[in-house]
Amino acid sequence: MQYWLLKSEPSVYSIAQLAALPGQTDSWDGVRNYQARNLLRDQMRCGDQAFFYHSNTKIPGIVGIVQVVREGYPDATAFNPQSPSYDPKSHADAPRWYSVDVHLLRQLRRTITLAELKAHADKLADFPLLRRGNRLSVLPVTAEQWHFILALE
DNA sequence: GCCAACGTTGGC
DNA sequence: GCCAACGTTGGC
Repeated sequence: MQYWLLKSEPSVYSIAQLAALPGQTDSWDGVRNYQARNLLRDQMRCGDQAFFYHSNTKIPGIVGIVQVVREGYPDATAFNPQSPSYDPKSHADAPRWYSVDVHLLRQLRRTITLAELKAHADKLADFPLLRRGNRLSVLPVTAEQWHFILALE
């Protein structure tokens, strides 16, 4: 099993929205970066777990844990002209963008903030989220990083 | 709102 | 294929 971190701006899609769904399961869609797309399409497996990270908000940080319940499939929002993520260059017979489905395992008892993660830069030296200029919205997390971060909770 | 960092686009 | 211009991300 592998571990990941999934970023979302809470003003666009928050963990509360996922938690409010009947099955607490939803598609993770709208990713429009090729490197992140490749991870969604090729690397993420059913059973993998991921941190749900709130970005571009007052207190950015990790707010919950989700599990992959459906592996990469074409992102339907790319085909939908009504969607803000619509991409006319993505076609059903040659999809450009991919989604996975995630199920909420639990919300954290408190947010593990970005500031707090940075304070542990010694332990998290290779954590991609802390790398300069990082903008990827899907990031791999090592088992060691995963357990260290969860222990902060 | 600012701005650094980075990805994408498109002319050549 | 190069690279300048532009758009986006995302912390602060």
